[in-house]
Amino acid sequence: MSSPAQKHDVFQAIADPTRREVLKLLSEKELPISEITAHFPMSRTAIAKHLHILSEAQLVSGRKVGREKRYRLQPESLTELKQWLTYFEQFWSNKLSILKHIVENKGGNELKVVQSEPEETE
Amino acid sequence: MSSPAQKHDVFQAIADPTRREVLKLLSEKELPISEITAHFPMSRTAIAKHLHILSEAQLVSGRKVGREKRYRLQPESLTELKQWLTYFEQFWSNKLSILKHIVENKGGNELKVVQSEPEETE
DNA sequence: TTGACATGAAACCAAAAGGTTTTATATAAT
DNA sequence: ATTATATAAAACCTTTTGGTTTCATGTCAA
Repeated sequence: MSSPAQKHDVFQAIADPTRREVLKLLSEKELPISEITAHFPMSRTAIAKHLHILSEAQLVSGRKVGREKRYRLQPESLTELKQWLTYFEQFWSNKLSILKHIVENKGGNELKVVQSEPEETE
Repeated sequence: MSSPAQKHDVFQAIADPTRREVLKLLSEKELPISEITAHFPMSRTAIAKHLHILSEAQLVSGRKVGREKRYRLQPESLTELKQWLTYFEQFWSNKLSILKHIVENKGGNELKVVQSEPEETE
């Protein structure tokens, strides 16, 4: 019941630059469609469609308040993307990817991060 | 002339499931087009087009060896995606995102990861 | 109740995406 | 030299995408 073979997945949802901007907007605060539209050079209907797609991918959720519908960010679905990325990070290994590997493979462990004196980094 | 406002960016390149599979394939080893094609239910031409798109996004690179063209993964472009993701991770914070924040904001620091006794997981 | 506002939904459209088939070219093998 | 292999490139086709315009509906304000 939780995986209804949805038409739009996260990867497709974030492929469009307008939709990525919408996500960024909504990350600041919940907004009604009309206010979101004000930030873009296109019609309200177009934005509504983008919101529908983002909603299908469960990246946003909308609630009706009075006569307006307010959308908010729902970032949890981005974990799918993150996991996908994690797989490839092992191929361009750097300090961060090593850390991530340890954390993700041994999630239950206690971790201590010890920072040394800040140095001049070019 | 070096940034020709490329037609396909990383976000769009990974939107297609076939292309994501191709990337996974190439992560194991360099492969010529024909061998890649063998893994998919479509024509060689179709795969060649996907490779072209991935190449535009600089996610793969191809070199000619004899009569074949071998493609390999070029994961560096995924950093763009990673950075994008990092911004949103602050909104669904968990242990990992805290770590990442520290690492990314203080990149030059020395880091020690201390693992405790491995426990029975799952 | 009458209008203004916020949205929803449908019909339509051009361009892009994702395939195919066909034709051409370079290299390898016999 | 001839043939088989590996790819490239072009023409074509269908579906999806990203937008529009138009019309209908629900809610708030006067």
